[in-house]
Amino acid sequence: MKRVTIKDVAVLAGVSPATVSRVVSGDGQASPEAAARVRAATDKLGYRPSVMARSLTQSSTQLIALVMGSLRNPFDAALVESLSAGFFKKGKRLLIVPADHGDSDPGTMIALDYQTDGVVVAAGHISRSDSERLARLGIPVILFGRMLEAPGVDCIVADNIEGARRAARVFTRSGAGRVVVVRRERDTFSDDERVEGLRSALQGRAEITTVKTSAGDCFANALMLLSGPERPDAVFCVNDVLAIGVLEAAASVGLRVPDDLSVIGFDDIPMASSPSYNLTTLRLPVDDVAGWIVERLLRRIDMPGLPVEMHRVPTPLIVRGSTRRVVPATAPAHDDTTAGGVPGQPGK
Amino acid sequence: MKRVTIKDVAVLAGVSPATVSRVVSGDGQASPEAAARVRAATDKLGYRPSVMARSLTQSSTQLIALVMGSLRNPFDAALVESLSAGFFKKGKRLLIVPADHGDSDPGTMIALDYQTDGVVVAAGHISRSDSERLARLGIPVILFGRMLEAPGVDCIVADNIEGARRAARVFTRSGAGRVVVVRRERDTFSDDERVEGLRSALQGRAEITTVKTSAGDCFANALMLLSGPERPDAVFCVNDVLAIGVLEAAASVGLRVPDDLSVIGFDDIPMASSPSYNLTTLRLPVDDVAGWIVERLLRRIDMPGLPVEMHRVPTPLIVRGSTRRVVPATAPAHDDTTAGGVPGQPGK
DNA sequence: GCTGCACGCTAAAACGTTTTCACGGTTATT
DNA sequence: AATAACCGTGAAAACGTTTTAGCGTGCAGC
Repeated sequence: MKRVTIKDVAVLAGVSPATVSRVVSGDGQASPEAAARVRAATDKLGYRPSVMARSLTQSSTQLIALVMGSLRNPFDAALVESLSAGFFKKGKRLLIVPADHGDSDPGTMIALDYQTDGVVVAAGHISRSDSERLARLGIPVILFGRMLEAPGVDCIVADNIEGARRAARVFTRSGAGRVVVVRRERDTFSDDERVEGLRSALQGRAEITTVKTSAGDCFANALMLLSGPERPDAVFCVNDVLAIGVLEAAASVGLRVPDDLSVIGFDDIPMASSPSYNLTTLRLPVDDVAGWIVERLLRRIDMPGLPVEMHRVPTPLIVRGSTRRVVPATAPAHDDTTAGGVPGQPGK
Repeated sequence: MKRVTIKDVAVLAGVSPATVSRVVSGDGQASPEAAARVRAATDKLGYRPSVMARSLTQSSTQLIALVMGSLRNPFDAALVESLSAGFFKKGKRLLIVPADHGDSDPGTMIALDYQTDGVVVAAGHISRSDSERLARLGIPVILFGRMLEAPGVDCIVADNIEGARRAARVFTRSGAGRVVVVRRERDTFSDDERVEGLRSALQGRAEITTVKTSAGDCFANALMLLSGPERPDAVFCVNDVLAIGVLEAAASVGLRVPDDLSVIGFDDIPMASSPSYNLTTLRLPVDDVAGWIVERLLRRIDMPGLPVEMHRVPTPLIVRGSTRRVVPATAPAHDDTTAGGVPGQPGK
């Protein structure tokens, strides 16, 4: 199947390739009758301009590289879906680049190879040097989940500190004395903030220990922790997936939640609101995040000189059944908790 | 930031662009000393060939278009991750194309615009006409979840019929008389096969009714169903996400699973094996699927003339706690059930 | 009745590669 | 010793676009 080129269209329409180009791109001027002939020809031949060829003379490829880690966490999957839809609507296509792949700095490589219009890094654990190399490329970059001061690099990060503080407040109100923090094995900027936020807010009010675990081992580790001698009365997890592992373990050893144990997660994935988990959590609104990224990256592609922006997205507390409902002695003038949470179902 | 081109490398190395090209691509012959000078120059300048320019003269862009629907179902997310990793390892990059986007047939459009080396369609609900248009493009295509006879199009589909039969056997053994089939609102090839497979295997042995629901409404619909007068004693769901909604509803109305109600899902997503669901299901091994797709598409790209292949991937029954364990009267010589199932944890 | 100008269009250059062709210089074959 | 094969290299063409420069034509302004 031979590719139909602009020349084929030109001869069929009886004009020069230049005219076809102008009609197709819509920019230049062309006489109505010529335009009509060209349009008829393109339709008849099913002509579509080659982005590859176009990108030689123009700068833009309409391609955005998305550097991402695993999609096993539903939050990440939802983010990719939302980003893909958002960019597609704006005529940009997503080129996906697995972050962990032996190759050092695949993001920069792909961005160079394909002359991407921009790069979105959604892998929280990307190294500092890789981020900086990416920044030096002179291509617009958005970093999600990590702050980095570099020209041309905008950052968007959850308000981890404030979120963790809200969690801490729930714990202290319900009188938790022994708090365990569950975090992932790999340290990330966001996890560090969440843990540090909780620690500083709980300073002196509770005994805090930290556990690192993979999602797969979370259940087993929580089992040990909860059946051991120094059982915690509250657990803060850096994401909902880990929190669900803890809830499973609690149920498995017969602990009552929230009476014997309070659990708080992070992200508010759909599963968190399912009746069997009913997890209190800090919501990271995925569509807001994706929307900001799309909007911001497109703006920066348009105007590369824009001053960098560091965006913090609010993380409201969603109170559900995994924490004790505390009736305040006095009606609070300012309460940062959102009662209830959404009704909902996991998945699909 | 000016792009560093092959010419820059050429002048620095003191050779012609042609020689640089030959050295970089590794194919052509070049004297050791010239090669050394060129390599030094590329390293110094950080030269990377432009795929865009290269693809003008060569056919290959190293790009694969992946047409996909939503990622809210963990199975789909896992498939995308596995495909992305698999293709990346082979030097191919994934261009993701949202299937449902107003645009008619985005897959064909993108494949044309970017001269994709191939297309993978992982959206089960893609229309027949779109598939055929894609096939006529003369680009290698893999269809997942749908059979279609067309030159250059390989198909991979779960063994839905056999899987559904296995489910039916579990139901009849445990004496189910009233079976409900829960399927998605949108009909797909695979869902049709699953439902039809169950129906035919249950023919005359049980009363079957079908319910269509979105994942979001599954809980509510199941609630109605299970608290109504004609309560089923077995439910077959076309995927695990729906099955989990049913399990939630069952728990919510106080039904004991599997004593009062048997539930079987499809896919075996990680969540299915979590203690609180413990769902009996038919496993669709995602890495096998992704592996076959990658391997097959690459082969077809290499040799376009290959006869088409229709691959059925086996769907073993994973027996867990949502179905009654039936002790057979006589030791069965041939049992197609896999006892136990994997220990595991949901998510990440 | 010229000059100047806007318009519609074409020819040609440019983008960054790969590949074909041709050309000298070695080395192997008669 | 003459010829053939081969090797390394460079010039140039080719890929499919966009864009710049330029060329007629018709029209208004003087």
